[in-house]
Amino acid sequence: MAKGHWLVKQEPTKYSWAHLVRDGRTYWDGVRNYQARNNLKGMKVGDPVLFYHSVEGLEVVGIAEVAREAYQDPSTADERWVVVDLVPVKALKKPVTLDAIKGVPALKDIPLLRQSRLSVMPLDKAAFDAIVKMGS
DNA sequence: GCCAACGTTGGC
DNA sequence: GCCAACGTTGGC
Repeated sequence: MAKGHWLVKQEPTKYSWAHLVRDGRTYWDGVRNYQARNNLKGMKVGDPVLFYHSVEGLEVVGIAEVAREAYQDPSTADERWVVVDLVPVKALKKPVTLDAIKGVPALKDIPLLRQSRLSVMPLDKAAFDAIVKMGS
C-alpha cells in the first residue's frame, strides 16, 4: 500500500508538540469519532504525520511519524477504539498557521478547513508537501 | 465566552 | 427509521 500522509490535531494544553518531543514517543489515544478512528486504522509504520495545534496556536508545528499501527486503545476497554504510536521527526522551522493555509488556493479543500472538527485526517502528498515547504 | 457545525442519543 | 435534543469541538 502506498504511503499515506496525515494530519493530527491536538490542543497544546492537552498534549503539545513539545510534550511529544519530550516523551520521544506516545500513543495517540482519546479518539472517539468513527471517521478519525478509520483514519487511524489506515496509518502505516513510517507514514509522516503533521502535528497541528488547535484552539491555541492554530498552526502546524511539526512532523511526526507512525511508529506502530493501530491497536486497541489502552485507555478504554471498549474495543471499538484504537490508537497508533507516534514519534517526533522534526519541528517545522516556522509553524504554518491556519491563516496561512487558508491563503493557499491549492489547500482550500483539505479536511482541516472543510471539516474543522475532525481530529485525524488524511492529506494527499501535494498538500502535505506544500505545508512542509511553507514551514521550512 | 459565544456560537456554528456536526456527531450521538433516545423517544416515538 | 426519523428527527429533535443534547454534547463536544474548535474557530472567532
